[in-house]
Amino acid sequence: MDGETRAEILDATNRALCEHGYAGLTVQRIADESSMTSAAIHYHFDTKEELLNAFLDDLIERFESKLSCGAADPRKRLDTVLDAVFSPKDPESDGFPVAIMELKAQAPYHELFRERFLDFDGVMRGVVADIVRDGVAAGRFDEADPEEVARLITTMSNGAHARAVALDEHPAETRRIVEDALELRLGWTPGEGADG
Amino acid sequence: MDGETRAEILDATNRALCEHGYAGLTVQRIADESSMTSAAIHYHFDTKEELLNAFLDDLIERFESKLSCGAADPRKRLDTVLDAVFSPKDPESDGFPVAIMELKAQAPYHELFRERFLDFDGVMRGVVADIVRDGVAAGRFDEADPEEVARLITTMSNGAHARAVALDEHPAETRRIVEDALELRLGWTPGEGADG
DNA sequence: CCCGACTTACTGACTGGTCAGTTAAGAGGC
DNA sequence: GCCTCTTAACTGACCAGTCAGTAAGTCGGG
Repeated sequence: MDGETRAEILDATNRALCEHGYAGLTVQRIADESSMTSAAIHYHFDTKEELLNAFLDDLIERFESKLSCGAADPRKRLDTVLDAVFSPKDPESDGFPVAIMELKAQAPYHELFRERFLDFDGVMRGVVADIVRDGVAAGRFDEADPEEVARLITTMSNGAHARAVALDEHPAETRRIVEDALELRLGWTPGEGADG
Repeated sequence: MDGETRAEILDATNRALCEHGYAGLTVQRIADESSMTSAAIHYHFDTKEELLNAFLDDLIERFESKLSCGAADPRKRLDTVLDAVFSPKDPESDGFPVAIMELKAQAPYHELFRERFLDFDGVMRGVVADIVRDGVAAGRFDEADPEEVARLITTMSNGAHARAVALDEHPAETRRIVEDALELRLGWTPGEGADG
């Protein structure tokens, strides 16, 4: 299959999922969001489930790539993670919290989904814990348990996404609370990483 | 309608929702979990939507009642909230995180659901903020912004439920992190409220 | 004390519509 | 002429909701 065609179907899936939710997601509606018919989509993906697996893979992969930046400074690296997680509604990944929540709610009935979310959670917690460990070792952060800080950030991220979907609340509301908590633990003040 | 019949239908809805998810929830499956036929359920509730609204009302009402205890001690009151939110799998309300997540994921497409979740979030944040305010005023807690503490706890609660569903993680994992954060802010050590 | 009228709670059979997935018949580039 | 891709038309399964009919109970009148 053409990479462009694949991207178009996955993109149409994202729009259809955000607009109608998982329960209202049909192959016809994905087709409506693309330039193809539902039969064309079945030509490229044998089953709806196969398409959804590919979609979740793509979604997580794109998100993981946003967690890292080239910088060495732990504060800048932590800032990059917070940007990715509590990102303002950027035009490229708009609807990300909705799409991911719709799929998360299916995890109990979809072993493959659950595995991917578990894997991704491990990656994200690892990234944060590494940053904290490096920052503490370099004397840039106060002493703190890296695993515990990672768990705080990821759980707050999960909460922010749930709130964005269920309460239509902007994730930045949560970012402020997380930054305050990090300041208490790491002596880290928001924005300081970028300025000096 | 008989209160007992209503309770049976709502209970069957809970089981069917947890077992099949929102997307797989059909009136037939609710009927299968009860002692009635699907036509009998339509006799009591005109539409599936009406039944789901009643179910969510009941779910939230039962949860709100668990947030308060008779005690006056702020530490005991905060402990009660944490018990309700990060409750171990008790036989009575088992599947609560799953049921509530399935419905939360529908909030963007269901204005009535969204309104109820917003209302409930306000109640919960109010309960926590009141406890913190009282505790600070009584000198039992260190100085802290009640609204910010309330937002931390509710967002961590949202995150814990999302993780329980998507990662099959026990909410108690999150409780530990929340208690550590509260200790930092309020000088509150877990269990101290119960002992003296 | 019993009878007919009415109500409540329910059933099994059904309907119109929608779903995922299939199939056969091409269109258009190489 | 073949291969990739797309289409319209279709199938069988399943959905929410309807409907006619039934069984059990309530209640006022004689």
